[in-house]
Amino acid sequence: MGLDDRKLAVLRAIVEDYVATQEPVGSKALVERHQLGVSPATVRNDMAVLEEEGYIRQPHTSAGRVPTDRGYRLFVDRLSRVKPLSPAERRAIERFLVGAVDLDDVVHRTVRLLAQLTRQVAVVQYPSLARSSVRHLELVPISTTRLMLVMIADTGRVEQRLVELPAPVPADVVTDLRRLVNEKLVGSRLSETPPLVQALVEESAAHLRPAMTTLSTVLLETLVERHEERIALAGTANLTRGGLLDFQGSLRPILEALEEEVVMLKLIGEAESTTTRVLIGDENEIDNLRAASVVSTGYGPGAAALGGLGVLGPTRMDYPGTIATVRAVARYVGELLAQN
Amino acid sequence: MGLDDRKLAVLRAIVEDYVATQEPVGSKALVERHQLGVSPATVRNDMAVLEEEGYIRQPHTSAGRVPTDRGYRLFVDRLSRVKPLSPAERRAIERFLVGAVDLDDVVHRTVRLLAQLTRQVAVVQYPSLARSSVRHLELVPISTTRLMLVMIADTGRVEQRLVELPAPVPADVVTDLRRLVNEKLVGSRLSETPPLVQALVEESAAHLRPAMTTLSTVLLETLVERHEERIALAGTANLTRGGLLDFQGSLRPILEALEEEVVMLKLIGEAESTTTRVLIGDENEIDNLRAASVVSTGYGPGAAALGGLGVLGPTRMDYPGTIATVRAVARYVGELLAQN
DNA sequence: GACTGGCACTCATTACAGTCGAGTGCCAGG
DNA sequence: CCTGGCACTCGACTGTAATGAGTGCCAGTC
Repeated sequence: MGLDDRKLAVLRAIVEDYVATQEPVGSKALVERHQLGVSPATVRNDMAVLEEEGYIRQPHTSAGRVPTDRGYRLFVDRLSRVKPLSPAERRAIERFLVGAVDLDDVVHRTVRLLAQLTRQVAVVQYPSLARSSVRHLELVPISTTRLMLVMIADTGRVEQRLVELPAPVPADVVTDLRRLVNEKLVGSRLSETPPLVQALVEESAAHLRPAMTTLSTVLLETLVERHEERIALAGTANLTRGGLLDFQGSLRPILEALEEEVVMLKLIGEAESTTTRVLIGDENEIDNLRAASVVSTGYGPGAAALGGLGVLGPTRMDYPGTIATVRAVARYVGELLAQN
Repeated sequence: MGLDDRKLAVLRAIVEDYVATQEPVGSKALVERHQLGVSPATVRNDMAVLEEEGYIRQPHTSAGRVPTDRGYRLFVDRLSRVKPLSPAERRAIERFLVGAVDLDDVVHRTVRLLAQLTRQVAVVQYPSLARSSVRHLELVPISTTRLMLVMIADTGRVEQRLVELPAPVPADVVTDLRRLVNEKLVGSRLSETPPLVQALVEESAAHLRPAMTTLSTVLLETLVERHEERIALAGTANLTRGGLLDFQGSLRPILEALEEEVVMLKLIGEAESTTTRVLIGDENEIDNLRAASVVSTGYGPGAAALGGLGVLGPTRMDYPGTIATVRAVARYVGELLAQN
């Protein structure tokens, strides 16, 4: 049960070496590359214990040891210090993100930056609509029975949606509708709008009623239901690094999962605060991702998260480095968004 | 030189069998599976000629033959009839596309549909801005020195961009700006706007001048420069079908190319009309895609293309089927957009 | 009691030889 | 011009042996 300090040191060394070389690590190589101060034989005994406890395993007899998911877990929880970023990395982050002109721009730059720095697949969620407030609503007539509804959120997100009206509507009615929805909704959090929208319909004058009813449906559908959460993706090519060893030979399940926005949102979008989460292999609830690890965090101005971001890679990843990078990027993005 | 009819039939049979089985096809198997009416020996002679002419090759002595890129080219140009879609496929297309509520929605549904039907990677370009006209421009004040510029095109595309003004601007100036840009620009094709924007600056009253200058810069940047072309992608997981045989073992270059919007636009976005283009392996100008084939076409109401769409897969693909599907989907999308 | 050196053992990997068979090229004959 | 026949090629597969990295265990040492 109790693992003494040396056994933990051995585990740490195994993880580090395996991550670096991608090859099972043996007792001899271990004592050579790390200053453990004991002989290979002793290390072997420690390894036997670690294996019994389920932290490492042998791919086959007469091969070195490889960390298990459980071993990685212990490693991240107790054995690794977060690596400070190199000045070069800091500079890269700043250089990459200044000059972003737009929320879209920020998100795209961020996701590419993250993929590049971690050399893994990066995922960035747009600031969640549910946690944004309405800054402005615009109604643009497309034809007499069609409006384009454009919502601008305080986070810079802009969502649009076509509204098919039940009957033709003259221009001055559109003006009235526009004024009304803005009066009632601007400034409120999107998660709190449903009752307001309801009230809007009930209080509106008779001649506005039908149009307002349709409009309210679209409003609720588009803005409140989680449906319109968005994500950006980059770095899928990084999945092919490390030959076909990672992901047990097939990228298929990973690629499938990455394409499902819903899945990805569940994975990185549930962060309520800016704490970092690490999911290792098996711990992942999504079957397709059982061979992968995910490092994610929330980002936002202050401690409350506007959205999530993270990276996905093989369980054999540089956790300290990745965690540090993900955190740093999230912090920068948070600051950037706070300026708006 | 001259390939007689039977030699062409042999080539066709080789392509069909190889596409179906993914294995080099020999003379004996060929005569068994196709009614060629001659003996294997004769087929072998024909094969020798076809090989000499560069249409097929042997992976190694004592293996069957495999089509070359040149062989596929001949096949698509002269040997294949476009397969009519099955009723099931037609139904799938309709079912998939009705109920689309929005341009975004149409594009996303289309790209997924295309990936699913062809079982390959699908790419859909949003209707090109350059070929759209301005339907409406909206200016929303974010702060005294910041405006959100929202442009709605007649194709349903909505683009937004933040404008940082050089100095604070009162609300009535914003109203004036809004009226002016709409008066001058609504209805004109985006590719023709540059001189109009220029005129806008020159003709505007002194108190509007500085704001209008900045605004015009953003307008030109966002709307006219090709930069804001967009694409949607789906079906990357299909790249992993056919083991690692296709794409000579590494998906990396393909995935890299797929992530570069610029590259993809060049590939499928150059269609000026709704004719179908087929690029086979080598013919591709993008080095990363030398191992892949691309079937693309323009879509739009009528013969002029609003944008391009297509699929990417291994050179060993079912060309007749893929071509038919791509065309059919493009036609449906064109009709759908014409309704708006 | 903890560590170490030594040793026998396991087993993936590599190399090599041999067999098998699909598929070819060529040729003589119809 | 087509066909059947035949020798040939060469990859795929099988079996055997040698190699060596790495282990587990044990007896001895501090």
